[in-house]
Amino acid sequence: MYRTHTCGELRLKNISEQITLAGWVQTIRKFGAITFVDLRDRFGITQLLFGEELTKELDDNPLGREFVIQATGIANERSNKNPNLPTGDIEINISSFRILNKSVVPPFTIEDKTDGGDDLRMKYRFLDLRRNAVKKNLELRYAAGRAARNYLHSMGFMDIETPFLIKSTPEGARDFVVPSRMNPGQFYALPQSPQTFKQLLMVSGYDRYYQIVKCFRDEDLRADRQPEFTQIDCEMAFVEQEDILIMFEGLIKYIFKEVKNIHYTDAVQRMTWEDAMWNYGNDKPDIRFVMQLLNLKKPASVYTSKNDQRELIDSAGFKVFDDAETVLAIAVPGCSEYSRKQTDELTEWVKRPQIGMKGLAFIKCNKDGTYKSSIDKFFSEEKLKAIADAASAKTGDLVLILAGAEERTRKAISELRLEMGKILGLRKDDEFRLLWVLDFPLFEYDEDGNRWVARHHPFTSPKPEQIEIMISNNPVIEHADEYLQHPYAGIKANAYDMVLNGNEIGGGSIRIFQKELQEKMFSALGMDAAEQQHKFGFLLGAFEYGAPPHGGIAFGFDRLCSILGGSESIRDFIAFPKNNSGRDVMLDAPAIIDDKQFEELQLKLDLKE
RNA sequence: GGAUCGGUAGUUCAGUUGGUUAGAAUGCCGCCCUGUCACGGCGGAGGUCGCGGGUUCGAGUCCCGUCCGGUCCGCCA
Repeated sequence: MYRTHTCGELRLKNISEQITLAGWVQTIRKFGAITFVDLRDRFGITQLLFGEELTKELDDNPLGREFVIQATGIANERSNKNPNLPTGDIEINISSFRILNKSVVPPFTIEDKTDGGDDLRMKYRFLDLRRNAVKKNLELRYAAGRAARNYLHSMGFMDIETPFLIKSTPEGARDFVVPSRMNPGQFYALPQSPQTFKQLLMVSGYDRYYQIVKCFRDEDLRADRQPEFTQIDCEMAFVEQEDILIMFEGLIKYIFKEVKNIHYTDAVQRMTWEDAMWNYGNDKPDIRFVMQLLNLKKPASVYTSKNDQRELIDSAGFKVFDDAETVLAIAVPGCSEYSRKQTDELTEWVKRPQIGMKGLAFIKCNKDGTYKSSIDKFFSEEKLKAIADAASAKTGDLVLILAGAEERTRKAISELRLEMGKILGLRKDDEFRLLWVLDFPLFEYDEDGNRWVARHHPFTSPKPEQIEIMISNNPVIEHADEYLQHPYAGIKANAYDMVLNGNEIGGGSIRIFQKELQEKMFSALGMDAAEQQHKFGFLLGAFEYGAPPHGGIAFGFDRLCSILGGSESIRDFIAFPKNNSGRDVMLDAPAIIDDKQFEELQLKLDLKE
């Protein structure tokens, strides 16, 4: 028997018991005749006391950091207790010990605040995982996964595995491909999501399916994006959008409760995509703070129902605003006393290539009731006041204004809003605000191909009342510059995203379940009948055999965990993550394969330039 | 595909206008220490300044290229 207890469980009640522990040497503190060793395992740290004789024995048998040892002795109450340690009231007075395995000196310290950099930590991930900070993240992930399973099980969902070796259907993201030895020259693809399988399961009658499942996308990475990632993937039959929203805000609330002990009792706020874009410049607004956008010019796009404030800036003779497609403002609370240096810094910030604006205009709503701005030359104080009022600015606020091409400006002001929220401390890690974004456009215009692409995916159904628009209109775009006038541009999807603190954590839709509508959708995306049959014949075929109405959702599990853990990066919530070039630096993967493997696959490597 | 920041001791970093022997902290090694838990004290070892080329009397420092890593844009149905 290697141990009687773990290193995390001993308390005062265990005093005088004979104990055997096994674990890793965290630290060694020698005091001449006695030695303290902190012994660590997954469950905690327990202090071992080596008396005079055993300390002498250490001279012949020295211990080092990360040695694996086994030690036996009596649990004693400490004379000096350590209140920072759950086991801090006791120590084990060792009578014997055994080195089970030595360790070379680790390249970084195995402590909460390690001295190791990210690169090194990833290379020695097996050591990094010993650190409490990383362990806590994985424990959070396990708790979240467990909560998801418990909730979904209690709601009658069934976990069904779907295959990883499937067929490539290059719609949307790039597929990872796997050569087939038994079918030379042919390739499997790894699933970007189990989308079609879960729909087929609905056709098969396995109503209420879920899976916590790996998905694979061969696209460029970010701090919050990995080539293989995990989804909580769900699908239900005989549901409308409302059923899904209720079911899955329940899931997230349950995870909050189980993982963070947060009782999210408020109803989850809902917002149309158009309102999100109009008021926040973004389809995943962070609603922990307001700071909504003021549109000073009516944009030439899809926000058809919206009014603008053009009269406020028209005929001022300010060329920058006059020439701009879009002029957008936000009122930043309490910043009217920003210095020249501070406004200059903000200007530099919006000029960075990632933001890409040419400049930044501002209006200071001074505490004495006056208005001072960077565009005084063109605007009277009354005009400035009118703009500030329209932006809901109060005395003491700072109005920031960006002007330029619509998409870029909208994106820039949205980023600026988030940045100001961060600077003002309005984006607190421990505050969680959920939001449903609804009524996305069904189609997006693809400039390169002059065609429609599915904004969500091609299995998403249009709003029922708009199906007719889709059926009765030709998808062909005659005039590229007038695509917004095409009937398809106005079709809304039966789709929904769940947003948490400005992050998309999940998205889904009510699916198409009629063969004819699905075919119409495929052809709207530019697939002819033969291509439809080749790529999705199995699905169209299945729809002929009694497909029920159905819909579902998928949550990005890694990202959800990182937000719950208050981290920007998902890598520390994945046991063995890849770097932003898609490499596993520990394995040094991907790598070239043997000649023998090429031979078996009947493939020859011939890299292009 | 593009932009940008970084690479100096085992590790995290500093290194002035280009100028003598490249520093600190931590880790490591040795000695001392019976109540520490970020133990303490004394001493010591430890460097191809990512790699290649160039400018210069002289390069960690300037220039070009390249590799590696971080962040972002494009991309991510």
